[in-house]
Amino acid sequence: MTDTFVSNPSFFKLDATLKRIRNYWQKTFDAHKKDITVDQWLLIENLYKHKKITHNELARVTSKDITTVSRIIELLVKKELVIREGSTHDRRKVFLQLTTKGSDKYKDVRPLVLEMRKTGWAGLTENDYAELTRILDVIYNNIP
Amino acid sequence: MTDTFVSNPSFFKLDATLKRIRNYWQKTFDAHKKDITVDQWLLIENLYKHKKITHNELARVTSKDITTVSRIIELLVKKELVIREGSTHDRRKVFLQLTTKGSDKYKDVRPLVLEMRKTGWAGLTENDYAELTRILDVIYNNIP
DNA sequence: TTATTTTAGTTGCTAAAGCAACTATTGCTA
DNA sequence: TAGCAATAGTTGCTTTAGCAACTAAAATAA
Repeated sequence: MTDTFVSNPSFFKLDATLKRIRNYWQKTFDAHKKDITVDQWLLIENLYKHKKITHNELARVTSKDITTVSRIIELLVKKELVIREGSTHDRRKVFLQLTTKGSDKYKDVRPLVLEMRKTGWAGLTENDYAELTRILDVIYNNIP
Repeated sequence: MTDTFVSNPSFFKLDATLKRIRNYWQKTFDAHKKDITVDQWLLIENLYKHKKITHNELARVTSKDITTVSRIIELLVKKELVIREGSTHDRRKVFLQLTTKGSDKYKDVRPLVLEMRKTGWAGLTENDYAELTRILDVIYNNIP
């Protein structure tokens, strides 16, 4: 691998792309008055998928810090989209679940998300997707 | 493009990879007591490259919000790594430059950064790099 | 020239990231 | 069983992201 290669700012490009996507998603949510942030959406999506899950597990599946999850959940509870329910077997644990309002929010926002994903991937093939996935996985696993 | 494809959480993978890289960089900076954050490094790198540049231009080349740049620069000025110098021709503009201490910081940290880039790219080829760049560029330009 | 618009930058606000320190449990071990 | 370690979660703190509102200066239009 050449020096030029190593000095290329790939990290920067990842960051720029992600910020652009994030910005687009947020602006779309706002334009449609979904009253939700991108990361709040990510948690809702995973709560819908996993039904009942603890802060810790939610942090793991979303690649978020548990403190961050704790605070986002706090906001979602205030919005009445999520309920916390203490475990009886292990009183340290708190199970999280979408409320009916939370499930409705998921179903309401999901079509927008699918549209935006389609937009982002326009002009790319399934092979491109596989390549991106492969490369990112290698990088991810290279990090100690 | 299939539905399965569109519903794949590519955004999430980008985010997870970037967070992992960022985390690794920060921990490495901390372990070597560089007293700097990843984004502060990014600004220093660009100030070294561009010599003399305004907040606005720096925001553009780093894909950062100008308010974010303004605040990071504030921290760098406090650390005496950067000086602000008002333009005489256009008194709205403020030129930014690394101090000697700032240049020294750049030279001090740069080898670490090169090492980390090498680590991240281990096992990948120049073609992989080109592919990643191509795909990210397409996505970037797909976003309205 | 005066009035309006555009540009450069800062400040206030909310949200998210992540470390450190803390409480409260539970599990382990001597 | 008592003591200690590990686990789950929250709170405090600093940093970054980005929108809105603001000041100040420059550019453009009337």
